Amino acid sequence: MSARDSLLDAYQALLLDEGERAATLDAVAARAGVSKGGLLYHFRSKEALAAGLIDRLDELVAADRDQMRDAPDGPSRYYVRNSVWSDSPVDRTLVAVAQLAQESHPPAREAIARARDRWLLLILEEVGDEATAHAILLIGDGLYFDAALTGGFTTSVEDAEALVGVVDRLIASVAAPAVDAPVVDAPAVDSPGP
Amino acid sequence: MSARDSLLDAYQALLLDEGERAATLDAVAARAGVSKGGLLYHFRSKEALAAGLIDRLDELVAADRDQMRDAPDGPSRYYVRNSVWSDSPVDRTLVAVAQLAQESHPPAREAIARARDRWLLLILEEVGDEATAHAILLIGDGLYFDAALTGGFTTSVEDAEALVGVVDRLIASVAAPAVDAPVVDAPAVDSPGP
DNA sequence: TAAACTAGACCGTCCAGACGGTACAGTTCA
DNA sequence: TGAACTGTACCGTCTGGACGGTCTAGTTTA
Repeated sequence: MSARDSLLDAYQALLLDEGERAATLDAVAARAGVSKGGLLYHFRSKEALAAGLIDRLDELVAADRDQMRDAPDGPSRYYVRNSVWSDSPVDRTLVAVAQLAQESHPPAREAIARARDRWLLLILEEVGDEATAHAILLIGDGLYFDAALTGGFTTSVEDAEALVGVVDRLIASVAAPAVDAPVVDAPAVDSPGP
Repeated sequence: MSARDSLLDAYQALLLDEGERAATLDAVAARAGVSKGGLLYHFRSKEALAAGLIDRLDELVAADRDQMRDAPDGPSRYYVRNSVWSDSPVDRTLVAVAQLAQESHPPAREAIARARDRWLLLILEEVGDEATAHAILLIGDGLYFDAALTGGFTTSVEDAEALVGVVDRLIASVAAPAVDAPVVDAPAVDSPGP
């Protein structure tokens, strides 16, 4: 792996494990097994390091968005299932950038906002109702919040599937709002990808 | 107001407005209109300042829990409505402590976990279904996440009411689930001890 | 051999916390 | 009653350490 990538990984890991304050240049360099001078060769400043991480997030989110769009059981279910902490590259980078955003870092905040906008759009396309789409987006946000606070793994895979079930009911109730309204068939749910 | 309280207010405000890093002892003292020595008279260390804020959170959450329990339209609706940013004392303290929790601050993390446990219990009592209760809790988490990242006011009061509507549908669909699954009685959940 | 990369000493700044004061409102007691 | 004393509340300065960033001297690779 390139030194640049290991530096980004190290920065990310420090943000996740110990927070923004602990992610000093010295600590990042040490964790990446590089000298401080080496770090500063690749990233001229701490700000450049942050920008590098944000670029990585944009790339990962763009790729994920394509997957989400083409998900067999629809974007919403894909989104909720993938918002639980699974230590995937997107997860790690997203939560790391969220840590940055907490410290009033405008570019980080904008990157998170961009990602959320993309997700919301796809969810809204699927469910057709704004409030419902918002609620689903918030469930995902909540899962990320959890991961950011606790370091992840608060919500198990089974919990995730139960949540997907709740989303099913939520989507069904858009079409059939009243309690005693005719029940619409729940959409066929294929088993998700690997 | 006591100097102690203004110091806690100042600390909180700095955490909210500029993040943990900006909340230095000097900055807190200056914002409270007190000298650094004065601050350290009331709080012997930065850690003691954090502990003071966490105590405040515990008190505010305990009071809010009582209100939530007695809410006319039920705990869940109360919870979602009050999770949108309204700049209330609980909101401010909760999000401030969440900022602290991001920096791997165990007592802050525990305080947030305590609050969430209390809320989840009340919601579960009302809706009777674990996954549904979890989803409602996460919607609230998502709203706080939003507030923590953006500084609040992303979600309007009308949005909040729309979300309450979604929660209505969610709760209704527990009693009358989609498809033809057998309806299981919601487990009777006794109110817990103090 | 030139460019890409690494190393680590060094500098100025900022921060948490320690410390030695000041002011003043009681309380004690001669 | 008034001088001595005590406790609370606050102030301003100082220091040691950590941090971001610079600089220069070296090493590897193409």
